[in-house]
Amino acid sequence: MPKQVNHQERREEIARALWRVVEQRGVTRLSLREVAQEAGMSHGQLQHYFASRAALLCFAMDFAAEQTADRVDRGVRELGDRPHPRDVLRLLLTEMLPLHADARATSRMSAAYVLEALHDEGLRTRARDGIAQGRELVEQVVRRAIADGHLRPDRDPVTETHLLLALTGFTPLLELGVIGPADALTALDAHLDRLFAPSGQP
Amino acid sequence: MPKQVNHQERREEIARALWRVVEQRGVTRLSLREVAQEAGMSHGQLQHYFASRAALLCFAMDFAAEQTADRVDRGVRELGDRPHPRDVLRLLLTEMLPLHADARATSRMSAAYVLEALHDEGLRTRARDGIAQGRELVEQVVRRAIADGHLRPDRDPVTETHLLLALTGFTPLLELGVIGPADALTALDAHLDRLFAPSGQP
DNA sequence: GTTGACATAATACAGCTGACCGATAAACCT
DNA sequence: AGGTTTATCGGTCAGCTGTATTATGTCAAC
Repeated sequence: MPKQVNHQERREEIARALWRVVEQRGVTRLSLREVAQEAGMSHGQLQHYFASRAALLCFAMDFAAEQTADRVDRGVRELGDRPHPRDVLRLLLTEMLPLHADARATSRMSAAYVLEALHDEGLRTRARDGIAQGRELVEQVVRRAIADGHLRPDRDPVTETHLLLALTGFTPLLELGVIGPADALTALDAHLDRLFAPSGQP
Repeated sequence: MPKQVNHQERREEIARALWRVVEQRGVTRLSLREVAQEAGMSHGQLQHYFASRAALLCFAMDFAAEQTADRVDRGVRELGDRPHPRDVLRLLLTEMLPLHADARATSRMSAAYVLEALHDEGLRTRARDGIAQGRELVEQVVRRAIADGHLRPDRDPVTETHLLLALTGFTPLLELGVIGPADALTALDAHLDRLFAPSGQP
């Protein structure tokens, strides 16, 4: 064969090409041939690395989630040893919203994936488990914040977690330009301010 | 000619069939032939009422927005003469979230539409204008609530409007079953409680 | 009863889709 | 050296897509 190639690397390269197709040309244009062209390889070569379209989609989605988690981890590390939970939550949400190129790519990918997952049992459980895991992580941060006295103890950690996750609802507003990034950040900060406000002063 | 047929009615019937396809079979299955089959008519007949796929999509989306607005109007009327703004906002959001069959159909339709609109200039401005109009309506309710003393005057109406709209972010969580309808309503009420809380008691 | 607008149907068409196959060549392992 | 594995490519296939065209049916008005 030609040079022994790193399969994982090649697959990630293809996944990135897929993201680019989804971001720049749209979900409707997502086909093996388009992805292959974007990745600069032949249709047949792509099929050598992914047996089916579904397999490619799954990998691209898992990779997107992984990359997002990495971005968050990197950001958290920059926050120092004992980061304030407010900063952690803010980071989590800003990395999930389409506020910069990387986040936008993975965000659109996720949206397309969810829409497909609604009618595919396999994708559905996969997507649900992934999001549920993220939900759990946020709830853990919230509970910890309560335990550490950063949040009023009468806050329900589950409800607060859900409200935080709901803020990803800015996504379509941002994508369509109904609101700008500054608006989203202002609103996000307002919510966090209120969440972390000491009792007696809303 | 044969029986004079009501064009508008027929088109709405087709649009409903399209919703059903999107809801039950998924966006990827959305084709003229599938819609025609779902509507119980021939492929050619459907083309008699919609010159192109794009025209059908636009109509189905406009009709969905219109139906949602109608549901909200009907609900507001049930709230009596001078409804509390909290109830109005709650109604608005519960009708936008996929909490019952009608809302779920239009919700999925909207999601698919937004995803397509990102890469089609025509659809894009159409979608943005529609959402911006809804945003304006919510802001008006918020401003009115402040003027009437239901909301603390130091609330920024724009930020509060954005935070309310962001609550549509529950949609994917509900659709995938990560959270249940009760969770969404609990969180929604918690947010409204906090929004309408008098100053000095968060 | 002929005309003509409208409703419905059937089919053709060019394009793209994903899955699949075979050929070729390069690199590895005995 | 010879056999095996891996990589890449090109092409075929049936199926579906949106669009376009044509044919047939239907009924009101003249």
